[in-house]
Amino acid sequence: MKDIARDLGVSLMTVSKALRNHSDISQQTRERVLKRMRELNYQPDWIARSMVTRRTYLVGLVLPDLMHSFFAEVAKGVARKLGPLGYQIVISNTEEEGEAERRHVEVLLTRKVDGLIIASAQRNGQVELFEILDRSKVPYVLIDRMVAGVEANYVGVKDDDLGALATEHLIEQGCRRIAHIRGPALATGTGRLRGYRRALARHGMEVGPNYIVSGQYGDTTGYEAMRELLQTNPRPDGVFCYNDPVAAGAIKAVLEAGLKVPEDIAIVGAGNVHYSDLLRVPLSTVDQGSSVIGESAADLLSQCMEAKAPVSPRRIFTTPRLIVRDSSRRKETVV
Amino acid sequence: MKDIARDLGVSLMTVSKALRNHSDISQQTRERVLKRMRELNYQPDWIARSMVTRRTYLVGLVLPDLMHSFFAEVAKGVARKLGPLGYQIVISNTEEEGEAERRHVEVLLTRKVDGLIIASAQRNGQVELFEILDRSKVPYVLIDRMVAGVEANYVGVKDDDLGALATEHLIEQGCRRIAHIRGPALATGTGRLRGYRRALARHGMEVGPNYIVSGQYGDTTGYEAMRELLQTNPRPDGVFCYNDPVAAGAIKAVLEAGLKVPEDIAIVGAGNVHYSDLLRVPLSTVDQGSSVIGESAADLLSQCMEAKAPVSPRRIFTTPRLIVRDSSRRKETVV
DNA sequence: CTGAAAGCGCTAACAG
DNA sequence: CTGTTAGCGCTTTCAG
Repeated sequence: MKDIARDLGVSLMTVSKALRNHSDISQQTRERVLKRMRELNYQPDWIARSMVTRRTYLVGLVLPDLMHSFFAEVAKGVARKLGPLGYQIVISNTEEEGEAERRHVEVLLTRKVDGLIIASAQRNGQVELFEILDRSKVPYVLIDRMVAGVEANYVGVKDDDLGALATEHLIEQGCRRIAHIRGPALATGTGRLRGYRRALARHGMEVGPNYIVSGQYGDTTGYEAMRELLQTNPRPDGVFCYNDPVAAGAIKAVLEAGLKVPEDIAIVGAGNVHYSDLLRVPLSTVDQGSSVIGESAADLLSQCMEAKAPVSPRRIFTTPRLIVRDSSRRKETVV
Repeated sequence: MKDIARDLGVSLMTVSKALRNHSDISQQTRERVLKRMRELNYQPDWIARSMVTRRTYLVGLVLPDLMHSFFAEVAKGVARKLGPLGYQIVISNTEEEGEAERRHVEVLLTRKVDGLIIASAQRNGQVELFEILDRSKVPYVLIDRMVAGVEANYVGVKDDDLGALATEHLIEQGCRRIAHIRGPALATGTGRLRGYRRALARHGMEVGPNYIVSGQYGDTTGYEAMRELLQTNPRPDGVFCYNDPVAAGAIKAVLEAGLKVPEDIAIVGAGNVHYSDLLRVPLSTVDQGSSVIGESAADLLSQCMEAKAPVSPRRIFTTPRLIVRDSSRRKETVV
């Protein structure tokens, strides 16, 4: 930059302004500066700039599990929106551990990210992290998982509705003994469970004994949980699973037991991960609009980051959409 | 920092040194500084520090596709190693486009990352990007995909061996007409193809007419490619697929055609993505050690970044490991 | 429209 | 062991 100024016989300031096409600079000078800058292949030093502007154009994306393609898709959505605006995305993988999540967020704050998008693994009521966040004044958006007791921007599905939708579908397919492999004690897990209960109640159906078992996030836990369910008597004829990986594990267990999906047991997952279609039995699922979630979260966040005054939190809900594949299709559905 | 110094009646420098536990500072002073720093909840300003040290502790990870769980796993491996060393990881998703990759890398260079790990989508012989990289003096490690004509650090499998291993296995299982759904014109694609040819040659077998069809990266292309293969006459009885997603798509096509896997057509993929086990037919595959690749790359890179003088490029090869599941098991294998 | 002065928060180099 | 001086590359403020 100094070089450009010297070469052109103008001051540093002129160059600085020209580069950021600041208003008060003559068209002609600007051109000359830009030309010389290209010749020298000059790149503004982003760090020096940050130092004085207090903006890093870094955004933290905190996810519990990159391997779960739902989150990978969210990440893509976020990048698609934020990239063009000049932001870089720093991804942190918390492995579903609230403690690790806190550390990661703190590091990102030290790094002075301009904003954060978080799919939190904090248990309901664990609000400490968010107090830190609020104090820091760095804008953030929660995705996929609301956290009870936290007033914050949120983008995601209404989990109750998702659970109800999946369960209603099983009822419609003629299932009479519907079980649920529930997720962790987060908003997603409890919400989906609530939806499951709501749907059954509405149809005057009861939750069978031991019909709610606890899976966690992955296929192995789904497998284990299903094996438990297979022990119950009477055996369920339909299972709504917390998410697709869990459902995939569950299918494996059912088939191994020599039973058929969906004839003996119909199964529905959630998340519509991109390989749902390729599983042993193509998996019925509820789509949450993963990339839309990423994009909306990015939009919302960029508004907050751009705003000079803090904006009051908003909540954006995506609509869960049922996708019926073989794992739950027991009746010829008329389209 | 100024505050700490003032409160303690020492100079800025003393504080600065104490915080970085620089050698020449008295134990006592250091304690006092650290104590006060905790009281004030002081966080060193990382940007200001970068400005003078010329180190950002940022590492760019450039991947062609986050949705492919192979890369997600690599990312996790990288994070596991680099996180504890104080590096943050900036992930870029290039969508398999060389052009986008170049732009992303350039942005990362402007951002002054300390190093890069790249699974490149540059075609063989497309070396421009790497010339830029070399000129920038920023150390980088190529993973998974070597690029012909580029002397650089590399961590990954020998693709020839991988291809040969998979093909030999099909031969061993009694397949006599083995086809290949090949990948893109990158080192991985051409290497695996070469291995496939080598294995056939070694057994005096010929490549059937139109037995090499071009898939790309994903399941849809695998599906299409397989449908093409099904038209050939005689039909192949074994197919080695570029990677697991392609193989998953291929299986779908075979089953849809009313044929059986592996009885009619045996299938082997590559990559051992974590859901390989849950597919319509559990998929035989070749494991490349995804997380080991990530970890080794991280180790190698951190050595380069730590080193004061540029280190000469090294290549680290992981051993491909065959994993036999149902999609290719035609004989009772004696273990 | 252009420029001079001041400083962002920190550290390297050297002197005491 | 501690402190002084200088400066990283840029922008903000305000005066020409």
